[in-house]
Amino acid sequence: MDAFYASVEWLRYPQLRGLPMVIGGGRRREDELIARLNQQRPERVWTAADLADIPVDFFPLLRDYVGRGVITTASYAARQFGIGSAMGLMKAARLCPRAILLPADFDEYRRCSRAFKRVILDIAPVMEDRGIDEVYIDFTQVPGGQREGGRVLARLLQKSIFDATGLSCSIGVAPNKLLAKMASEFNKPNGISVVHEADVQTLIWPLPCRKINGIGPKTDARLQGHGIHTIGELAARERAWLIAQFGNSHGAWLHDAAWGRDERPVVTESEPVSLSRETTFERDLHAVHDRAELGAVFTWLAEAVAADLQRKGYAGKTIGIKLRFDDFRIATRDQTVAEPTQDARRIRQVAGQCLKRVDLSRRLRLLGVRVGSLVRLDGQPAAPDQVSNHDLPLFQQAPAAPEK
DNA sequence: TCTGGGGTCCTCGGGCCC
DNA sequence: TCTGGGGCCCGAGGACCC
Repeated sequence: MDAFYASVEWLRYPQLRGLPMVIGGGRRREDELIARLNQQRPERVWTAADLADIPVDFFPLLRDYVGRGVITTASYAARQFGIGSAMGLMKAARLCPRAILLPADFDEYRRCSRAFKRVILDIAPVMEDRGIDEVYIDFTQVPGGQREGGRVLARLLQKSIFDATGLSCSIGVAPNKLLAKMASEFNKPNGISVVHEADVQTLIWPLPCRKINGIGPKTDARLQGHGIHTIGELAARERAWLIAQFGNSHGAWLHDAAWGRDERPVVTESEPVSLSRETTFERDLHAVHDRAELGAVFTWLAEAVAADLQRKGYAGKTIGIKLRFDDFRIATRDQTVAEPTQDARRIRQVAGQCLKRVDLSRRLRLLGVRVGSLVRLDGQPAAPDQVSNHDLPLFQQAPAAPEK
């Protein structure tokens, strides 16, 4: 199989290309940005078509941001300063105060995401949806897919995606998904990179282990502890030694990945395993002292999950909760009921029983409700756009706390 | 000065049954 | 009667991803 990995780049404002920029610190709709622009820069009438004309000095700076929040994503220029996803905004502001801060508009991202995937499906129908901004493509059967080792098709995809969405995209071409994803990193943004099997030693082995999709901070730290820093050093270890250190499955996978071996197919259809809603409170709440507030949020979460289930046509048997305490420890509890449900009151009731099994002496930072072991309900087929696991309303707000 | 929301998959331990 | 599997399910937690 030959695979493409394609991911779009969220640069909606070409005038910011090359500048340090982060997205995060709350939500705002793009049309609100335009409304503010019309207020502050009345020399012309601004519309959504004028994004590229917005003066750079109109955008807020990271150094002026006050409050909680994390970075959703950062431009490559911002990453040069050590800024990355999930970093606290205050910390990022110290690293690069002059970085531009854009609020996230997830409705807009989802709209672009659908357009991006529609374009690809029209050209290369064997596509695996991997998130809001990335896909894998098996282009073995696409007519002309092999021309110039895939570059011709990759260029066609880039142009079609740009015409439909205004977004650039980076594409990696390789014999499998693992290598295609790594290849796409070589030439960002808006690049095309081809990695052949024979290139693994020269192109892949010098990279740090962390570049392998699936090696996170924990595994990387363990590898470093063994003196393994690069993929080449990982590949040099005996398979049996890796299995002894990391277990049968993980150890064998590490060895295969280091040698660029990956047999996973491009999966075009998948059913969700679970649906959940969670929210972080503005301030940490105590189960006894903030009982009313907590109860209201808990009910809202159950209702939100139930609404998601109903909208997508699923019901689930395993109902669970997730808590994050003020010290960032996480606790989960779940309970499986006899019949799948999508009823908010039933979910709230079982989730409440789960909550009773947790020691609640510490303050809570986050509360979540999850429904798993999903079954599809007959007669309620979900629309294709709604089936995707990644097409959830990501940052919907919890209700305001009730007045005391 | 902090650290979001929504997913997947894996491992491990305990209970239950054969 | 006791002990020791193995298979399966459930629940908790961890790692990782976008």
